[in-house]
Amino acid sequence: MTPVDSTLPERYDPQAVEAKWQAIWDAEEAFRAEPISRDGVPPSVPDRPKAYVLEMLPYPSGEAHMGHVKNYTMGDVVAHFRRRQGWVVFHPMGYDAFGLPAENAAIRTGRPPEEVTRHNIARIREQLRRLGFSIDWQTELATCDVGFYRWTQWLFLRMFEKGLAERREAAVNWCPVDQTVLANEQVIDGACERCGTQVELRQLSQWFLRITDYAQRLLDDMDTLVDWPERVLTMQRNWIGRSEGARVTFTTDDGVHEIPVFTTRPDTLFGATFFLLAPEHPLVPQLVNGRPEAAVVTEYVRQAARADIADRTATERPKTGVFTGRHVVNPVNGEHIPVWVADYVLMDYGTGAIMAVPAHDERDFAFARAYDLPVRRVVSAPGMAADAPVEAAEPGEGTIVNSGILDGMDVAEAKPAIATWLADQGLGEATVGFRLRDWLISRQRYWGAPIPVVHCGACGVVAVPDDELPVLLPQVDDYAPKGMSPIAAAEDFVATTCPTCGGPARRETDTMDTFVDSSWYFLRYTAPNLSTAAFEREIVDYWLPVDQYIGGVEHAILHLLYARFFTKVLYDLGYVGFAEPFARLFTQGMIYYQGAKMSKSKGNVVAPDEMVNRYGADTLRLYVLFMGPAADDAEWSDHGIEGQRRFLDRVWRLVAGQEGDALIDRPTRDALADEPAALALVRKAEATVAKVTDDIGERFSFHTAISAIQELVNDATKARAEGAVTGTAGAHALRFATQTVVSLLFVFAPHAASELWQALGGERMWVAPWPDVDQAFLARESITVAVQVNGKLRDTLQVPAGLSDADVAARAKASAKVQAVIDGKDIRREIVIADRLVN
RNA sequence: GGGGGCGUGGCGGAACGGUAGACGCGACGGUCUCAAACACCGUUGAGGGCAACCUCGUGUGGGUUCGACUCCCACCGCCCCCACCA
Repeated sequence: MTPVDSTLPERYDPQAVEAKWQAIWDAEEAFRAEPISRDGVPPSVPDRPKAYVLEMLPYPSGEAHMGHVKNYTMGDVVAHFRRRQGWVVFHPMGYDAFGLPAENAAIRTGRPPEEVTRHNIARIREQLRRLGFSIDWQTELATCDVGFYRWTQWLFLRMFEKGLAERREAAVNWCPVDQTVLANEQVIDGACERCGTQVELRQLSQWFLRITDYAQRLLDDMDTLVDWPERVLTMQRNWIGRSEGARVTFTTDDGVHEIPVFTTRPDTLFGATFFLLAPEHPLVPQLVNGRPEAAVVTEYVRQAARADIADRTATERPKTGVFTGRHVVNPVNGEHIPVWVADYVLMDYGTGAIMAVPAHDERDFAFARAYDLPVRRVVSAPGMAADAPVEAAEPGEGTIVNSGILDGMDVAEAKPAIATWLADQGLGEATVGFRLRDWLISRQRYWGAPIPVVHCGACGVVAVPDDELPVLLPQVDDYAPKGMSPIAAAEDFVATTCPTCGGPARRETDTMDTFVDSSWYFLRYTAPNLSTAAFEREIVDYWLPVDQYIGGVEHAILHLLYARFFTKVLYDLGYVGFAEPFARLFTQGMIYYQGAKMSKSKGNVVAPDEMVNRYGADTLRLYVLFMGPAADDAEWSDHGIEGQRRFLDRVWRLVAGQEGDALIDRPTRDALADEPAALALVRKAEATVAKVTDDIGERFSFHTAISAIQELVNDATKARAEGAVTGTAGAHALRFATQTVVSLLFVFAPHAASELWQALGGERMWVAPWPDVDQAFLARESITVAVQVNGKLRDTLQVPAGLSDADVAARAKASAKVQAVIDGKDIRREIVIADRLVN
């Protein structure tokens, strides 16, 4: 520790102060967390509460932006706060380092992606350090580290063993210019995010993780996530999209093919007047083979395949389809209904085939109108005749009609009744459909973790044995995608031998989606350098689940759902003892500037570095949290940040003149008995501690916490300027209030507060206990009571604390202002809220 | 089409059924300065009054309550997520 020098420079110079304290924190490893398995050494588990405080790791695309600053500042406030409350805090940092942007930069500049990425990481790390975050830098990792992706591959193999990772053919997004598949999130309005080309659907063999196997549990376990924003839970529920219905099997009229459909309206089965297949449905070619309709149907299927995705899925698009010439038999009534192919039927939801009930489904109704197909009412709204014509689809409630055994039931009764009947006849069953799709993790890209399998002519797809991991990403010269991953061109890499039979084999050349990396990185932080396992059960079980996770709401679905899925798989495999990774989640709002999201292309970026240079890191940290509620979007204000710098200057001036060699204790109430101004100031300090503690710990309301500290500074400054706090007792109260300001301010502005704390005679601010509240000071002997008449404020009274309700009411009635209003009128009712008001 | 959220001064926002507008920005006035900028001090919801004070005010209209920015219903206006999901 540097020797105590309690003279404070006259002017606050953030650059000097920040450099000084950052160096001290580094030298002392101030924010190193135990227990971490750094070298496989067993940890000692402290007998204190723990807090794993985690912010979503940055994607190192270049520079840290204001969103990062806000995100990491929030996490840092929580980390400091819990640390000073005596909790064991773990606050790590890493980089989501694989992925497209680095690869694109490589293609553009000719520099290898690894080099680009390492350069960007160094840059972001420097920025994070300049902002003074209390990160345990010993656990820093990048997902592109061999020591990390080796274990990503290991996790993939565990899923492969369990059948949760599988290779199968599917329709995927394909960019014809970039010659690669794209993730859904890389398709913007049907176009490739890189080149703007309209994306096509292609049938390709791809690797999927069977997240759909976990759909129900992902839904059920949400009930335990009580500390997640309702909005995020709702989004996940909608994304998983559970719907109850029935699977019903239709049969072609020649009896050859059985075609199951999924429907949420089995009660309308008798209203099915035609049958639809998705263009990609595998039976389509067989059904039309050799028929006169074959040419037309084949052409329609080809057009559908070529149509870009945005177009094909546009709701307002007119319904189109072609008749196959074939019929299927409706199992409930034996009717033969025509089979059409229509592109509004999606292959990857349900079974890719539907029964069409035009009377009670808007889309089917539109299709029936377009092609002049029959419409039959099977649900009748109250008061409506069973044969009333259907003018528009009626998807609502009503009584079942024209439906044999179901007639007379209402919709809710008919659903289970028909399901039971179908099950008895062996024609179907009640079932549940999910909107959630399996997770396509294949990427025909270079910069990702290679999928650790080989393809053997004799043995098929074979896992790379654990002891041969990692499958290292090979060096290549050309990163441009050519329809296959660039690593396919590395013959040394591709040519290998089969681990099972020893014969010649070829390596898989797809790499993994980067969301795989971010689905488990929070586990690896607990053992960042461990070379014998991905992590150690004892350690992850100590730290996890994450106590506070913070990040952007844009990850509400994908990342958060994938990470939950991974955790459940690991739980089932016995590698971890918890089924949910993030106990408490906070999603922050975005920062806008000049009315738009900050972006380089719009040229409306406010660079964090520039703000640190101009105002200091502490000012920037204060401002990003002061802008408004942390969960809300906020507009950056060039003037607003100046206000926070003025605030720190004001705190600096408040401390100046009060330097000393030692901190002081809270004054006693007796000592302040005859000093009302001093007493009021100490009271304010206590109230501020109470509010700031609640705002940070319970409410995640940082802007009001900062406001509260500002109020205390204003009160203290004013009391001193007015000479209200003179003499021993007054000076004592002022210094106590000042000390409290610095102590609370620390979590937001750690550098300045550390410096000021030292000037006041304190030592390591970051381990100083969080101030407690002396309730005795919050209790008051005199209280301001509001007096209302008919709900309107008429007067305020000073009354002694603990005065009986009747006495308070009597005093209220005696008030001249109240008399003026109630004069001559009867008082019907008196309401007295203790210590609050009289009505 | 389905789901979720939000409407408070000139602006960001505070008030978790009990004195609406804390805190900050901006604006205005003052001090400092030859001057300006900075900084500091003060005023700042609207209308009225010389005043102390009074009246009106939380998108609109109803309701519950002694009392509603807050709870309930309807409407208007914005924002976000999902979307031919059968």
